[in-house]
Amino acid sequence: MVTIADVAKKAGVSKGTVSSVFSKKRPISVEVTERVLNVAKELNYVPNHAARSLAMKKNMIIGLKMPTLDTELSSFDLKVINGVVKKCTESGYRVLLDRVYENEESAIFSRDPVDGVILLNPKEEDPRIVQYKQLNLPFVLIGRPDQEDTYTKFVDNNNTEIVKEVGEFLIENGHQDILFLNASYGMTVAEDRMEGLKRAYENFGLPFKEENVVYNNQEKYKCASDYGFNSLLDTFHVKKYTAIIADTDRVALGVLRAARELGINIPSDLSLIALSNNETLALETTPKLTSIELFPEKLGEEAAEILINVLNDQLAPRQKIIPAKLVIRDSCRKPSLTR
Amino acid sequence: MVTIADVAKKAGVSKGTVSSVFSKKRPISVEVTERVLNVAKELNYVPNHAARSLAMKKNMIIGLKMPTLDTELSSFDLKVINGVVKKCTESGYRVLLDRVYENEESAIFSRDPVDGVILLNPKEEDPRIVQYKQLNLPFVLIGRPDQEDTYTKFVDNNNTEIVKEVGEFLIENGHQDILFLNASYGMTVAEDRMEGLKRAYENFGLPFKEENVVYNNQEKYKCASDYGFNSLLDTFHVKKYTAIIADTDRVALGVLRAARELGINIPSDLSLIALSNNETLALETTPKLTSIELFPEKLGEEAAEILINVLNDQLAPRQKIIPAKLVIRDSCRKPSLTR
DNA sequence: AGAATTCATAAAACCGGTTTAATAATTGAG
DNA sequence: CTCAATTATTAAACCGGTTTTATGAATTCT
Repeated sequence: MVTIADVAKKAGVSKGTVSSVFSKKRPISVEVTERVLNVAKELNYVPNHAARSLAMKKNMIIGLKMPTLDTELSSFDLKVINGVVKKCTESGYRVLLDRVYENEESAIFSRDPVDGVILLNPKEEDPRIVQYKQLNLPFVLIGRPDQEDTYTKFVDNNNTEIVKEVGEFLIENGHQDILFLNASYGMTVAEDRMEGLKRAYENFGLPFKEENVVYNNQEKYKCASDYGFNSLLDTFHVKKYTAIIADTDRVALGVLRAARELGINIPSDLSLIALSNNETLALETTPKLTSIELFPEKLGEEAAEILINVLNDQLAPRQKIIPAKLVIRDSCRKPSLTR
Repeated sequence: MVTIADVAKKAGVSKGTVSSVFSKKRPISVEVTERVLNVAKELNYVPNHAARSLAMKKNMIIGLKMPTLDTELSSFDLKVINGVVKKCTESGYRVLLDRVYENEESAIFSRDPVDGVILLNPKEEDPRIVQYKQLNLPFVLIGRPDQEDTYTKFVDNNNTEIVKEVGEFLIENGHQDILFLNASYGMTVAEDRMEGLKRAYENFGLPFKEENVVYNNQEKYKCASDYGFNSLLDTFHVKKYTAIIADTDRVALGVLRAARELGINIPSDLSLIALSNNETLALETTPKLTSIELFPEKLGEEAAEILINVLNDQLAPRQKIIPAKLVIRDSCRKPSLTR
């Protein structure tokens, strides 16, 4: 491996001079600069990252902590990654992807070679958050922190508001028996969304029934589609819902599949709305899915931007809410037909 | 920041001793070990990654070079990532995710803090390969290298064989006018697959028509589905194909959409096979897609395993071929109906 | 018992950069 | 023309670990 000392020697200057030529942090005469650059090129010199990190106390890497290895990454996660990588690349940062097993002893053999961290899928009282606070490592959440935590910076969708909007949309169109296929129990996002639906009912002075909210069980259903499929199959003979809100498009696909099997027509017999994490999929189904567009890429970008600002001692907001968007397509009974 | 010197001082021992306590590379008495560990815990000491990397000349990080930032990551890519991360985590390595702009000056400001690299989506005469060879950095390809390159290690699907199998399957079922919606022109995978279809025709003594192979144009079609959709729409009035091989499930979804619009029945009027990159999707369509399962996660795992073996000076095969699998579902005319 | 060996630990050198303090060369002001 | 101020460069210190070499104490061998 060719080092800065090799370059310095061959160019007849000191290490410090070579360093300055590359970093441009102090003026070096044109002739010396040129000589050094030529030698460096000739020797195929590339600075050693570890040495530089050590000296500068900066890694120029940010960590992206994904959900556990047990569950598969969703296309929502994928787009978040996309956004993070994009923003980081622009700012000269690299991304270290990490996935942790759920019940892993958070055995830290060495501090991650990162300057800051972006955390996905926070749980209530997430132990990782405690850890990073203790380590004094800057971090940003995607999702929201615990209610009483007023310190942690985060980026999130307006989950409560958007589900409230969905609920009101359905209620306005004559639905009252709405089945909500929610995310897994205990996730902050599931709580927030449930709260949104509740508010929609309250806003119309209607009673909200908690038993109409179901939570995903990742152990029971190996893929999201089955969650939708089985949920409709199981409840169909017990109670007739007129509308279903599905946690993801995949779940909605499962509902569609079950509906076909049961001879239920969507949208005339049953309305369906997906909290989309994969917008393009909603266009491929028959009928096309009315859905909520979530902008996961934007989530990733904003989280990265906040973190990078923090790392550079620049001002950054404590939170950023990305508004979701209700896109009406063909899987809900049209208002015009109901009046 | 707490350093190893702080721990050493407080515990009344030397830096080297503390180092040995953690690395266990030389024997330390029980009492000293205990004292050091207690102090370390008390001070909240975590070793500095950069310093360790510098001293050991090992980063314990491998780089994953993704396709350009311009195009979106596919779920195929996602699963590859999954596989790589999984295997690396098991072996104590971390993954640095990198995406490069297509026409970027490969400006290397500093050597990546990685011990080796996994390269995705190689092109013919890929400049990145030249670069890594020159840098003398171990790397493994996912996809195949140029034909004359007998040095580069790689992991790949049996693209030629599997498309040959698909072609023969269709021909046996009475199809001769087969439209192949291939990947982008210039990718090794597109070449290999085309070759496979050609061999299928040759094997049956039938003439193979190159004009029946179409290549994706990422600039023209913003999403893969449109590639399938427009291709069927455009060719339908010109030439009647009896079967279509689609590059991905998304492309197949587009074909299905176009077929519905044109009133073409699948499979009775037109057979459809997808080279799947997202197996679960094939089950959600009506009819369920006959498809090729590709095991991208396995691809990632194997690539990581080879690379890690190389990094540890262990034997590793130069290539590993992951056989794909033809899964027959409902989107092809059944043999029984054709005879 | 005295020399040889083993063992636990300390001290110092090293990894490859950056940065600070010191020095030599150049310019400017009086 | 001299002395101070500025500029370009070097030498040395430093970042926080690991590893090699040295050292003193304990153990084993004749």
